[in-house]
Amino acid sequence: MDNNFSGEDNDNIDWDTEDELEIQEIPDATFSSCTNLRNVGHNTVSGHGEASSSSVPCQSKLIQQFIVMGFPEESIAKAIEQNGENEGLVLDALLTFKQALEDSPEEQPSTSAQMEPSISSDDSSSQYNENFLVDVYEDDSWSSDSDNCMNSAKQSYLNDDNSSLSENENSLLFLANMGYPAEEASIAMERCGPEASFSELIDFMCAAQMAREEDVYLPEDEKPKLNSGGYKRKMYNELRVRKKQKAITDEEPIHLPRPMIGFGVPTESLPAIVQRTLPEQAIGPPFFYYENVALAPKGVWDTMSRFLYDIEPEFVDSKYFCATARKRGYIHNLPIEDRFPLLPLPPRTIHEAFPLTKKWWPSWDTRTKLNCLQTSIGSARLADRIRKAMKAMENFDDEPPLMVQKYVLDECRKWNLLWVGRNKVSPLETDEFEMLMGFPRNHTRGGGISRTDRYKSLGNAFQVDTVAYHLSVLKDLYPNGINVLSLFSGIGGAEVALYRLGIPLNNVVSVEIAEVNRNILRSWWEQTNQKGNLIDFNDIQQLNGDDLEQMINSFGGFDLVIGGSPCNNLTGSNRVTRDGLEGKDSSLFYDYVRIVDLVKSIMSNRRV
DNA sequence: TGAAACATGAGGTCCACG
DNA sequence: CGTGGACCTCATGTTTCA
Repeated sequence: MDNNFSGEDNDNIDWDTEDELEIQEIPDATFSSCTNLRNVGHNTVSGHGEASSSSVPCQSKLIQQFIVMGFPEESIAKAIEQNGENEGLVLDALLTFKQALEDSPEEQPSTSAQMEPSISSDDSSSQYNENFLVDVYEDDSWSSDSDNCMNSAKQSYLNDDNSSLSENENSLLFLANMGYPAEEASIAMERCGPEASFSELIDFMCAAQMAREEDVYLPEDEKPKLNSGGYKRKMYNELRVRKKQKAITDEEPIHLPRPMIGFGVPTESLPAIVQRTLPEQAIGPPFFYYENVALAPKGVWDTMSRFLYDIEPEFVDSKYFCATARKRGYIHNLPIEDRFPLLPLPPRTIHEAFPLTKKWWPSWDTRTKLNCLQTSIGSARLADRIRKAMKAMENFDDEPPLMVQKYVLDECRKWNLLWVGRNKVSPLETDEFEMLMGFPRNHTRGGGISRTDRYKSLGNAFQVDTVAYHLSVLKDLYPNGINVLSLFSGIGGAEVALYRLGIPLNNVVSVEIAEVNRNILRSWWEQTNQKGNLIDFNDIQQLNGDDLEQMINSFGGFDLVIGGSPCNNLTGSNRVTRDGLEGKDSSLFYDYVRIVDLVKSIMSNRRV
């Protein structure tokens, strides 16, 4: 063990000496942009006299700053060599070097261990009724095959040049590809007219088909049929993309509003839009409510709006509802008059939410709200680096140097760290996530879910107070309760919001791919003694018109279709597969559209 | 082997400034 | 009106650990 460390030390020493020489030989041009550094340097070491000397070269000044802070000169040289003149990076590197040295077996950092114990390892207290574990969930390992199939289908379609075909021929071709007899398709086109939309044609054929063979439902078989269903669906989607894109080319792109309050929030006395006119196609039933990240790549919200009946998205930052920011866009056809917030109002600042942190909060950390809660948290090692940086700066009169302040504050913002002790920051605990997101305490706890998965599920959830505010208009409309189709349910943000609003949940059909999340929702459903029925599906891609029709027939239709599709190919946090709406997961948006379309058409056919 | 911990950066928006 | 910097983000892939 010790040999390894000593080996590394030797390496360090060698590099340091070389680096030192190199640094001294670096021409001034390398550090030509000195003005910024000079300003910072002046502020930083003003109490020590040296900074006023304008003859000191830039890099030396930078080194001097760090020497004043107590870092060894060799390490400073190495850090500058590796990171250039960026002070933040240099400081981070220095702290990392220091930590690497101190992590040797002799000295175990004692404080870093304090983060764990607050989570009790005793999860056995919860006694869950396992009756709900009906074996309806199947192994979904085949789904990647399905994806591949759809992707290649899409690719081949995109590669094909269908521009020579007329609109009618195109429609006919793809209706045929979707499995409709050419004869029926052509009749539908004749009857509905040349301007008929694709969904209208399908509606017509569905109605005709239902009229003919009311009692015949195709048996639900396994993989092959599902795969071909995905194939057809994708074709359908692609065609719609083309049709819709053609129609709208010169419209204004969607901009994010400032302040991000949508059509109004309860807590700000800011001008709110109190009325809006929905496009006729958009008007329910059913009501629908769609959510995703506001800061998606360019054009994504334009596309989503086009697919959801050209409704203008409502962009809202949850910082107007609670102590954490969450910038999201919502496309919905709900009324926007007479909304009301959930009571009690949640804490709206960090200090209100975490009173104990006030004592340790430095005056120069000016945060009053947390940033967006993500699916993972800052590391213990980072918290340790910050503690050491702060401790090292204690000899400064009142506040650490601006450079250190900036480093610490940047990391605190990035990882949503709280001050929980002297010089001590900590990431949020899981129950704090729950509280900030508006869920009951222990909502995600127990039942076999890991801590990592709890953070992930909570990071992907609705902010309940925000969504509840938008849904509050349903309370007067459905005094006897509602039927909800909840897509991408996650841990049940929509259900919790409706429940907390006091809207009875008669029938909830929940579609959620992750078993841990389905279990969480099922547990909540049982623990809150819901009177209604909770039916769950695991894969939205398997949910077809027959399923929906059966459910609609059995309880009379859905009042609300609600859900937020995966954002992981849209969010800026993703540096690997930020592929936009065509990304592997985020393309499930089109399934949301498909389901809304289907519910809409099935329900309108029933009314006729 | 699975869970936990860790390291990793681009893309967009906003705003001050020249 | 362009530019540069500050700021923010429902994450992913790899390594470490138990």
